[in-house]
Amino acid sequence: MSTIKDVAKYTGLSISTISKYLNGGNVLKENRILIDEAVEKLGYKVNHLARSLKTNKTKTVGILIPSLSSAFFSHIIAVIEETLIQNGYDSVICGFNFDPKLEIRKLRFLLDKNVDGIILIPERLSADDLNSVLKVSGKQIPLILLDRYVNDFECDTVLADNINASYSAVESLITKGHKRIGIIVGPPEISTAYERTIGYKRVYQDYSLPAEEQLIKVGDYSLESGYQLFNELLDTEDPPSAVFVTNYDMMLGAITAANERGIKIPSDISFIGYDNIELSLIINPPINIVVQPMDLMGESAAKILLKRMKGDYSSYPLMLRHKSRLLFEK
Amino acid sequence: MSTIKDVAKYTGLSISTISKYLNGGNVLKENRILIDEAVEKLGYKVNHLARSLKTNKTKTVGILIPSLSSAFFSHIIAVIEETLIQNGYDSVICGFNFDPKLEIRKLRFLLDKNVDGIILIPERLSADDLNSVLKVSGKQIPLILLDRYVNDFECDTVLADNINASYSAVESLITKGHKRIGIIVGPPEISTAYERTIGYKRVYQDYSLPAEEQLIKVGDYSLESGYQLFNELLDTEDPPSAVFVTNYDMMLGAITAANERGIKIPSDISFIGYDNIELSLIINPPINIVVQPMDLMGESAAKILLKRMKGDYSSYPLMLRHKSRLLFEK
DNA sequence: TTGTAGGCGTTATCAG
DNA sequence: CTGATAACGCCTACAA
Repeated sequence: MSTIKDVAKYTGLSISTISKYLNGGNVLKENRILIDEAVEKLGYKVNHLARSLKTNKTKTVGILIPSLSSAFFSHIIAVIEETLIQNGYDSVICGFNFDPKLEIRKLRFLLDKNVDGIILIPERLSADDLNSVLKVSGKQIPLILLDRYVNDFECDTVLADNINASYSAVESLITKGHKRIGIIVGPPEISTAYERTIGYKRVYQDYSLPAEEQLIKVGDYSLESGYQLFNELLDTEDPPSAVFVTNYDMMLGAITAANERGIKIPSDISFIGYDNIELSLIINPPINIVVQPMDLMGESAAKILLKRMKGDYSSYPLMLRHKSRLLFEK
Repeated sequence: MSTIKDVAKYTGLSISTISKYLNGGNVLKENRILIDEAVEKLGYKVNHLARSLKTNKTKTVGILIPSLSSAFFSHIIAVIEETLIQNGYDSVICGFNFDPKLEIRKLRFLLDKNVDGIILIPERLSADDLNSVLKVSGKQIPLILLDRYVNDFECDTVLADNINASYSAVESLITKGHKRIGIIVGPPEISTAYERTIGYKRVYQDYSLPAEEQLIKVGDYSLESGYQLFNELLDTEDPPSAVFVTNYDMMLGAITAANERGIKIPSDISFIGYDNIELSLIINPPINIVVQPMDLMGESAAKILLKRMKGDYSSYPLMLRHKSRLLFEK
């Protein structure tokens, strides 16, 4: 492995001249081609470790998400990465598999790796957790919370308009005459789940409909829980006439359950799902879904982070709410 | 951010003593507690950049996979990470979104990051690509190919027994009396797809059955292609009586298509899918699937890598084939 | 434009 | 056991 020193030796120039040129500085044309030749010949590659040690920058951002196998997260990440790459940043992705211990560990890991910034989709992390990890790390590196907020933790945050989206979805069902609507939500500790539940309840209140606790099923955002809770909903004496499933994975489970039971959507039961990824796009007849602005969310999280990494802390903390769309068949 | 120097100053000891102690060396008890106190008080954290620069080791392995949103890959990765963590290694995951350009770029990125080893699930990379990237990087770092091999590239490789698995699956259908079996495979450039096709064709040969090209549908391992190709298979004048879908994502698409058409599995059509992840586990009646040894594959890839990173290059290159199981209803 | 020298935070050698 | 001191590879004033 050749170093900048070798290039210097090869060209007869000094290390600093090489370094300067390699970083976009001006050198004589003759030296320029000389250096190029040396780099080519020696196969010189900059040692990022050394550079980062000196500059205190890695040009790398860490992305921390609950699970690698969620289509929703994966999609958002793809968008984030694209934006970052365009700006000269690479990213390192960590999943913590819904494991709170790993969630903290991986966060530490990213800090240890000296990433220049972090985008986090939190799951169980509390404000205290975050503070302690970030404090220990010493350096104040930019952190963006994505999709979910953390209670009592002030930070740039990019979210979807969960309450409104949920409200609109449920309202549309009520408008169509449904009075008893089942909803399958995530654990209330996760802000999205909490908010989507709020939206549901608020409609019921606003329309003076009786709230029935047994119509609200709390899952864990996994496919399996969607499957099971949909069955639970339909296994009651008096099943709801419509079901609203509030994330993508649970929707897959619910649809699977429906298919198994021979229940047709939407003829046998009204149905609203979440997020237009893969399956939602090809299912026929199309299912009604709440479409989160995944692209926008990813992109603005990345952009805010880039801004912070540039040192621009104007209007901190930022709290963005991006609007979801309702994709409905008439 | 305090450094080892600060700890030295605080304790009155020298840098080297601190370093020695921090790396497991022996120091006097009194100094020991003194250092511990200083570390605690100053919130000292080792700078991995500096350490790695010096030691030439990052204790990090890179994992490069075609896509983050494939359940099969995600599952394997979880296993790999677990094994690595137990051995003091962290991992950095990169997906290249099925984009050949990104596949190379990310590989370079990992090399640039000075990972100590790499586990790669290749997609379009050729032996030449690999050689050129690895050569440029200079240092010879251990690389393990997982799930798929690269033609003409010698390297530790961990695979499933695709030919046999496919053969057995198809044979079981033939034994049950099926003569015309549709198969949905991936692109032949990917070794798993190539091999699973071989298995299929071999059965037909061995049983002296007429091979029909229109029964072999070539997709791209995506959910969408499974959906479409299943429909194509059934839209012919004389549809097959059984279908074998050779990866998880395409199976999801195929099942979706079947449900839409009101075709019941397995009463209306015999069906064999791939991999017992999520959906496969909860579908009822259960579908027949070929179960790849994901855990074993991930674990042994990690273990071989650990061995190589220790400098143990005995019996290189290793080529492991792990056996798939057939999970069948009688 | 080019070169000299110092330092980023560690580890490692070798005296003491 | 402890402490100078020299790297690791690079960047960056500052001087020439």
